[in-house]
Amino acid sequence: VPPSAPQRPRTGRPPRISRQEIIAAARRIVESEGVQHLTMRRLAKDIGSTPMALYHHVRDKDQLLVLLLDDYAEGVPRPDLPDDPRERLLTAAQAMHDGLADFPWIVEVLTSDDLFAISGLWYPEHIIDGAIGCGLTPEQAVHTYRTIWYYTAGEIIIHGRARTDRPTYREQVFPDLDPQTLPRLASLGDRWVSLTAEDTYRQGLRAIVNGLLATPID
Amino acid sequence: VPPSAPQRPRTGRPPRISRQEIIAAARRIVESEGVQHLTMRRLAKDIGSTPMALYHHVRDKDQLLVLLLDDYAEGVPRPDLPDDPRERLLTAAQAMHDGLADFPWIVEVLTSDDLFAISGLWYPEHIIDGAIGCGLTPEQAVHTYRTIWYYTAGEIIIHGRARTDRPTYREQVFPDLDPQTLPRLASLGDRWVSLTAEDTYRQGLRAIVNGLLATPID
DNA sequence: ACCTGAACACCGTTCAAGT
DNA sequence: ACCTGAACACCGTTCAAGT
Repeated sequence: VPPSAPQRPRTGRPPRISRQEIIAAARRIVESEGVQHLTMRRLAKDIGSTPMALYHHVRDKDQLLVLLLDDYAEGVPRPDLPDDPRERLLTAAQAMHDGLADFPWIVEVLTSDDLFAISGLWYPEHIIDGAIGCGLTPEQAVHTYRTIWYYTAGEIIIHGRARTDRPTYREQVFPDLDPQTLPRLASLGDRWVSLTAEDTYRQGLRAIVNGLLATPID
Repeated sequence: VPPSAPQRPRTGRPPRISRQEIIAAARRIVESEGVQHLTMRRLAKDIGSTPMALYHHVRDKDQLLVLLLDDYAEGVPRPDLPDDPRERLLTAAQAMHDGLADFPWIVEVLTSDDLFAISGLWYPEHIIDGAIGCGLTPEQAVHTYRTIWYYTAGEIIIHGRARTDRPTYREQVFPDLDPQTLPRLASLGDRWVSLTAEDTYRQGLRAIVNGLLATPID
């Protein structure tokens, strides 16, 4: 909708809350307390309104999440991409990862349903373009992108959600595994926890892309 | 707890429901209607009891999910693994994937918190063992396993949740993307949907493992 | 020891009514 | 056109009481 669209005369009560205000409040909740605290009722309370008033500005909670996604996607940095297609692919994938890693809840929303933001398509576009530049067919490039996306989404969901506050079940279990049935894991013992806490996304990405370009998926 | 543990004399009311019965009912709900329908109240109704009776047999809903996870992990097939370490790695990873792919809700639970089943550690054990057999250090092998796990979890969460029933937002959006800003995606058009519906796990796994063994993660 | 019922503090959403 | 209030059909969990 262009901002200069002809203002056809509105009748009735003037709006007290706006879609923009709703999204801004939703962002505040999600960033300070996590997506699980974002509820229609809580949101209404925060903007001094009622749950049902929200339904005049958004269809339902799912649409609110899509709008929130779009709001984020516009703010994610899009780095200058190098000319070399392989480096272009890697740079775009890393940027996609970094842009999402700060907000793990986005990936939850992204995977939890058929929700995605059109402005986020910049990343697959350039990853696929880079792969084609490396000699892959468009079909192979799509499969390559998907493999990278699975890896990226999995990394963010699993690694991004690792707790740092309280002791984990893993930390209790790993030091005393049975060396008979699980010799490799048992010998790693408590090193498991620190090893798996390391950020290996970048290295993993390079290794994966090496493999995908050497033996493309048909 | 060994089944022949000395039966210390119990006093009071005999139990009407058992943990086993609870888990069996939970399985039935999850398999027929999905994990989102598994609630304490619904579960109680299914076994002809009350929500609060459940809390005498499990600590809370999270523990119920862990118990359910363990129940599944015991039933997942563990194939005979080949001698060749690389093939062993691939076979174990594929089995891990296939065992989980039938039950995408498991991955949700697995990633949603610090929940995992000890009996599921058979898979990482053999993936790491295969990687070490290919010449990687234990540390490199752990990172390789984690990369494979990210890929696998991402694939199951995203691909396993793809709807087949109703038309998706993607299907509406992709046919009319702007060729100026997104030339690669626009030229793919409606082929995107069918391409991304393909099951490429096996091929992706082989390509990834090729890359990870050629350039290990330190 | 085990189970029940009522209660608390929540959800998303519909519907009818008010301004 | 926009907002409100009451209601519906749910959640997980605590607490006090019953058998």
